[in-house]
Amino acid sequence: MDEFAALSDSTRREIVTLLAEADRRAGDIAAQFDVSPPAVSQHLKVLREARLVKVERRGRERIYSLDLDGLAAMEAWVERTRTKWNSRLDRLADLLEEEDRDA
Amino acid sequence: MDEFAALSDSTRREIVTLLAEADRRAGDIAAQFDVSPPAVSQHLKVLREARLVKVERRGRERIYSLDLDGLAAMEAWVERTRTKWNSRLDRLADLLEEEDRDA
DNA sequence: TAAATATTTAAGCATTGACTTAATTAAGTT
DNA sequence: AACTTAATTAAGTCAATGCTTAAATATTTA
Repeated sequence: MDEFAALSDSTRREIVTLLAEADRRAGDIAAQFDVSPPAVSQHLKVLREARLVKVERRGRERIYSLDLDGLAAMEAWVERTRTKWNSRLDRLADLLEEEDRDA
Repeated sequence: MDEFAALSDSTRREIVTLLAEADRRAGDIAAQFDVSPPAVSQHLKVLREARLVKVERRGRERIYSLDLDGLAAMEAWVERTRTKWNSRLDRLADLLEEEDRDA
């Protein structure tokens, strides 16, 4: 599952939002949601694989934190899309200017 | 389906990429993919509902173009996430500075 | 070492999502 | 009016996703 698919689920987006505020233990994350701890654990796995979060073992606990790699990949796609779009608008502006001169 | 879910599918991302280059007729979009025209039409519907694309009727054709609203919504989420994260880093920097002074 | 705690993995089920072909709608064309 | 073209909607199939409970793994505490 890529970053986009990983963030298509609102629970996973909320997890990312939580981790943007502070690192948290798996159990503390799970406590924030109505679904069961295994469900949250599965969400965390998806986010890990999409490189949106990182884990660090600490004794029997696992501390989750944000990993900006996946987020950056998504941002890059949006940016590329926007750039293409903008250069289209620029070309359009050029054309209109030419027409003005010709008129 | 929200913008994130709409872009979780790679075919739909490619459609958005195509439309960033130029507006296109539904049929021309469909011709770019291996799947059937109805499949593409369904994708276009999802993108419309997520306000990632717009349609305009022209005779029996439909001209699709990019709609930046959905894209902006997604960008805003990423931005908010990043901002939270950065302010955490700032607070951390402040703490380390304080420690330096105390040391 | 046995019990408790933190978390994940396994297995199964219900729902959703992407696809197909067939049917429909709407607008040009002959 | 009948035919063709462009595109969508309908109906059904199959795989993927998200959830649940039960079982397993690993670590700390009594």
